[in-house]
Amino acid sequence: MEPPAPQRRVTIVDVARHAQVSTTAVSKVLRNAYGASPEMRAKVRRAIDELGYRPLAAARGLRGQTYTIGVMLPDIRNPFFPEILDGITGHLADTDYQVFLGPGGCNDEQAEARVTDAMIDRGMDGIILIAPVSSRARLEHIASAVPAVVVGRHGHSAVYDTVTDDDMAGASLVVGHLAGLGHRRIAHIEHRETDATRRAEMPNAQRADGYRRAMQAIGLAEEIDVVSTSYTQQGGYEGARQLLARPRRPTAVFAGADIVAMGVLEAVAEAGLSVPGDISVAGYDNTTFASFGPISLTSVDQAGHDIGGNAARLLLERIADRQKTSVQVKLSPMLVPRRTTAAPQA
Amino acid sequence: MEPPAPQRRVTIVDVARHAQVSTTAVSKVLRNAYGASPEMRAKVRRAIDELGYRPLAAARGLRGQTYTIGVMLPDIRNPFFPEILDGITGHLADTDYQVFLGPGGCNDEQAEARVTDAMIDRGMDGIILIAPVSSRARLEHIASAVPAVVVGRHGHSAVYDTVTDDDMAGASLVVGHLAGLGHRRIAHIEHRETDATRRAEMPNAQRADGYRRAMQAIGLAEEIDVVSTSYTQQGGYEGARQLLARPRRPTAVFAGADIVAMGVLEAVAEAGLSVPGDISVAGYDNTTFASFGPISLTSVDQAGHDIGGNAARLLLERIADRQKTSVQVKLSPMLVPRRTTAAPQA
DNA sequence: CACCGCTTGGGCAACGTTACCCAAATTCGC
DNA sequence: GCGAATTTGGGTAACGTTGCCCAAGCGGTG
Repeated sequence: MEPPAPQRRVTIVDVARHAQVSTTAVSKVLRNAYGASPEMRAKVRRAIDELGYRPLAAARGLRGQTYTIGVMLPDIRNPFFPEILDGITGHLADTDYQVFLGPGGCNDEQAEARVTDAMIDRGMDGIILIAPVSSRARLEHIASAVPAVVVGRHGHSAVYDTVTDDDMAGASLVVGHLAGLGHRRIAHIEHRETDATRRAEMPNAQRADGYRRAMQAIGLAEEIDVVSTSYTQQGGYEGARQLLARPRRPTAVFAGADIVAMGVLEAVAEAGLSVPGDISVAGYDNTTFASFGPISLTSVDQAGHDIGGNAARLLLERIADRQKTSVQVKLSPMLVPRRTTAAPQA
Repeated sequence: MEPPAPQRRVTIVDVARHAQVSTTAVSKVLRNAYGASPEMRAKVRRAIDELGYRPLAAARGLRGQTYTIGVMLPDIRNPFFPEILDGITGHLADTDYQVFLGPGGCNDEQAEARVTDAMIDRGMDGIILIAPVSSRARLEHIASAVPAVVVGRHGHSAVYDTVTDDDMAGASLVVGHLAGLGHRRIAHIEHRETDATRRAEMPNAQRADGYRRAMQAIGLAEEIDVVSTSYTQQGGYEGARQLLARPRRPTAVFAGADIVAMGVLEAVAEAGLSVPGDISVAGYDNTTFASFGPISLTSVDQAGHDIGGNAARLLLERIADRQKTSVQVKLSPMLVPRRTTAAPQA
């Protein structure tokens, strides 16, 4: 018993035959290339529709373009990334490009390499790296193989463009907000960073620096108090425990990320203290759950959609001209005050 | 001024020349195919490493395989999907396959079609569709073009495998839990479904059915109370407002999804009622935020990791044998009681 | 009328890989 | 020690698309 005809895919040759033209002509129509009359175009398009033809990306890839753009996400769980992604897909919606996401395995440098290599192997036309943890050299290596845009790294490179949030300014907003409410003992929980280059480029480090500068700027240098853990719920919990054990307890905690703030809230509740009564808490990223009623976390909103849109725009520009000089876009964040911050108790 | 040599990619021919063997031999080594001696393998591998050669997926695709698997996610925001994804990538980690995610644009049938078509055009070796909203016919169409596994649809098809959570049982767990605490007036908020086929296949409908059956089974048929909105925060908020306006207010609300429960909590707080004192609330999916301290939502945990693992396994089996009879896997969910449910007030 | 430039269409050779074949060398069975 | 079977390696023709080139036709110009 035979399988019922393995049904070959319709190719450009079938279309050409059906429309009684050459394959070259069909190819020209597909790519909106020069050298095809309106009548020709119409005829070919009709044949394409009648046969339900779709160009095979692999074959196109062998000749150059795949019409595919890769986006590397280090961690799909981070609720901030979808915003960026929407910005990207929105900008690319009416182009011929299709976006695929590469799951970068939670901040793991090796997993990142695997995914980016896979994207290059698949001949993707360009890639967007979101908050990569890879080394500088590695990023430049990638960018030399394929047009690339890096999101969320402050370093400046000649071969790739960058789009970032102004984390320094964001931290400043938080400190300003808390100080404005009357707080003086404002502590910060940061993500520990050991590597020197990354210290300069990663957003977490910028937030910590921004915190320090802002504290100094408003005359609270004496009160600077930074705990180094990690940007996880656990990290927030541990950081808060340390802060709560201080002889002079801080009256406000600026957590470097919303997820960290979740851990802080837990530790605070466990210590029998109330928020914002006994202690104010602010996060960063304005993730979806920050707005949930029972949480209602004061946070900093990065213009995720704009970040994504700009990244896509720059990538298209770079695909069009690989030699163009690199661009750095820095967008301004916004403070979203909610119910976890209030004036300190008298 | 010349650009500094456009650096051609290393190809299989370069490797063959460098190792002084034929391209066929190199290809055999790459694919672990039959017909290459151990010495040959060693020699070729050395050459590969020395040149840093990586096979071009596009060229492979033209000959059949791309070693790429596509996963369609209808909504990256849904915090339940990462679990599934981990299960998939975990299962595929030590194979040669690479996973790429297609962003399916929030429950939009057309966007889904665009992504799945794109995957087929790119010659992907297999695709996993997570909670697709597309019609039955469309799913079968896809599955006839490429090996496919559908996750989160209860329908049975001959051409694709399915992996689902036993939503009926999950709903039963919630009702049982609440009834066990002493509740009788247990209401449910469901996602409105108009299409008939989907009513039978979609998890949301199964949860609603499971709720009804469970209520009947324990003699609470009289108390069945279902509000139809949507699986969104807004839907939960509106649903809860309706329920709270009832002359006999329910003492417990079973929300069809965690995000719905968030809306419920908000409406309840707004009405000046307390949880679980005045009203108990349960969700479904056990998403990350359900466990956050200030929320602590009773929910149902689907074995996301197992779902993903099974989906990947079935897909590999189907890739190996496209004619094999289809399989349906149904996994059992687990109740996770937290602080939003308690005995009703006397 | 010779010449030029432009438009329209097609022929052909890649692109990098693998499936299918065949040839030579080696081992096995008796 | 001879034919048969098995192992090992290579030659070659696709796979579907596009970039480069060329040819024919056409209108305008000097």
